[in-house]
Amino acid sequence: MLKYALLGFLNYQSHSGYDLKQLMDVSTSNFWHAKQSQIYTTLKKLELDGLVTSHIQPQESRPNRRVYEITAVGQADLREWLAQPLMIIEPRKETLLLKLFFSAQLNPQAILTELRLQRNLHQAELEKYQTTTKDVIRQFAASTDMADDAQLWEATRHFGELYEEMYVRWLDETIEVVKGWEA
Amino acid sequence: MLKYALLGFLNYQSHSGYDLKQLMDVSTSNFWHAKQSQIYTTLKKLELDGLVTSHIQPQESRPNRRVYEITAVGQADLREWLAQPLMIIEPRKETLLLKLFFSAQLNPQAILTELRLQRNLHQAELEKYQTTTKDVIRQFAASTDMADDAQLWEATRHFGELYEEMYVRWLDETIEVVKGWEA
DNA sequence: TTTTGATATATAAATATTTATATAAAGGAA
DNA sequence: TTCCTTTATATAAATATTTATATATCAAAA
Repeated sequence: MLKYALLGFLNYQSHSGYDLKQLMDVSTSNFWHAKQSQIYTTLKKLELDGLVTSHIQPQESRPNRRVYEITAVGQADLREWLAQPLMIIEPRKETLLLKLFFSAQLNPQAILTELRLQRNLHQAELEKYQTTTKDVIRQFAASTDMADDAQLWEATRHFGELYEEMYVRWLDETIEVVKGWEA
Repeated sequence: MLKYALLGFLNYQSHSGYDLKQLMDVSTSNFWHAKQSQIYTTLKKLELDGLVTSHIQPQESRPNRRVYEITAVGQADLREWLAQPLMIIEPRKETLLLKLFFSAQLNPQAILTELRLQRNLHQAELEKYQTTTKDVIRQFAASTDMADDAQLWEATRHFGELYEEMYVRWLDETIEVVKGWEA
């Protein structure tokens, strides 16, 4: 699936592997992330498959960049993927819930420590969506003529905000449940 | 991480690979799932590492079962994992958001079709949490003396319910945004 | 002056996960 | 009687992802 994230960005304009890593970190990392090594190896595979081409771009005071460009085949592949509606709910993996599910044998204090720690993390994440992330998208929207794109990016940001709101609320409720055990 | 899901179940009682697959499908699949092949290979690896042992249980009218039992080493490993608080927010992967992020070039009708399809799926999933899943946990809680365990299982179910509520609300809002483009 | 951080690419090795296939027997449905 | 479903385990092959390491340069900070 990283394949389509990379093709999606390259469909706007050409980028190096380094660019793509930065872009993902500030935009899609909310719902799709990748390590540097995976991005580089996936780009290589996409080139082998003819979905992108690359050329070396020399630089003076920096290491040379390998810049990737999407091909017509790559564009067709991306369009086909986008046009095919997703027919299933993608299964999630939530380590915290897995731990909690088996935590009854733990002492309640240990559970509370973990839940409160997570509450702080998710509260901070929520505020990030409401401030930094929101500003980044506002700036993009104002500086480009991509109004529709910006509205969809805002929709994905809003998902992050609602998700973290829900997460904090659930943590608060769950903390109360475990606190009840001490009485 | 599947390792700890398996150890967690085996810590309650011994099970075959087949049992564990069934158990996960009706309980943790909400936040942790695995294919049959991964469960069997992971059990094999856990046995090699001395965290579980296994023996063949002959059956008359069914194929023999290989039943796994957790060892003292396995219990210690599980306890240590549970006791170590999770210090990060685990990154999510949401294919629908990835598609949506790059979907501005698609025609709005195609986007709406996908969002409405997902809305139906998530609405059905929400109702499942509110009925079937809730009943399953209620029965477990009533039939066993594991009141604390059942409360934590209920907490993970409730997460699923809140999550799907949030998801449906977000889909409704996003559908309205895209509908606005047609005017 | 030495170290740190940012820019940049690349690959090896390990781990995790999915997809596909094979085998086998019982019981019920068509 | 033939087909389908459930019970049960196992492994090969492919794909996806993470962890770790190597290399190189410039600029700014300590």
